[in-house]
Amino acid sequence: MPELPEVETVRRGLAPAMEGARFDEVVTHRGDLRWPFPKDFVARLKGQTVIGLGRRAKYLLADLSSGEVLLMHLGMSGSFRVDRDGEATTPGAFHYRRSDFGAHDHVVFRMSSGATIAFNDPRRFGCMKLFARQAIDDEPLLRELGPEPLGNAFDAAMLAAACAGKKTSMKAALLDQSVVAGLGNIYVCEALNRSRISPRRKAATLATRSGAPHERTPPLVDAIKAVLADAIEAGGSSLRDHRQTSGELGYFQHSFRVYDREGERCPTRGCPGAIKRIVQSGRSTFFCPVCQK
DNA sequence: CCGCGGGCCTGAGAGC
DNA sequence: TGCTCTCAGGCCCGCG
Repeated sequence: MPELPEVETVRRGLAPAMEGARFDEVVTHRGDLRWPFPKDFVARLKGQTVIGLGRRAKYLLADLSSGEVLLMHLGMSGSFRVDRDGEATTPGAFHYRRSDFGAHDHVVFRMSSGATIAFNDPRRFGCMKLFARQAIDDEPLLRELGPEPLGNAFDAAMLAAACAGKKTSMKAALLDQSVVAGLGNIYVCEALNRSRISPRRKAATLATRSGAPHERTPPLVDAIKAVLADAIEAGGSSLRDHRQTSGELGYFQHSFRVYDREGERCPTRGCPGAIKRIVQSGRSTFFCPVCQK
């Protein structure tokens, strides 16, 4: 479900409730999300203080006072809800009752900040994992990730080098988290339309024969950075179920140029084309066949 | 090594 | 109303 802008929105919502706060209570409502929880998952969290809450690609990373990192991923359908009221406002009065929480509230944190945080994930493609901060460079889920698209390391030279020689399409290359980390189906479609590049174009064409960036590459990099920044500013995109942790909806979905807009006019200035939907590696791609070349 | 397709899950919505 | 079918913002794994 969530891509980088939605995860960043969630991070900003969780940070005030988690940073500097201790896990007073941790409840798992079933033994697994994507994978089984380790037996000592709850014990390793309880009593720990969150030093800081960061993000890498689509992963949330909470630094704990124990020296461990709590990694959290939302998968396709995950969301967090923060409740600052209710019985959590009475210190020591927290008693977990299953009826307090909805279906698919799989993990609940009661923080010393007074906030109750529930992780909800109907499809359970999300995950949580603990590992030692010192071993973060060896963490398999993070090790192969490409650069952050909003960071300085992501530029035309880097993207051209990563795509040089790739047999696959632009669409697939940009979805590949080892090329650039954090894009998903929506923002790849949006960035390609903004930069007028066809999703079917070969990724290798972003580099010239010498390996330098093709002239189309810098505008693509700019479009990726711009669409992500715009979406973060809008609080992410709310399709179906994504909400900010406060329950508010993000509103970037109103700014989609192509995603889920099959048949509508291409928004590119002066372009007479209509948005088309095709399937690439099993996923919907929305683009304008007229202006995206 | 690379690229693709299947699989993991549940729920919403369309069509009959 | 209710059934069946398709599709969904992600990512891992096995196959060729």
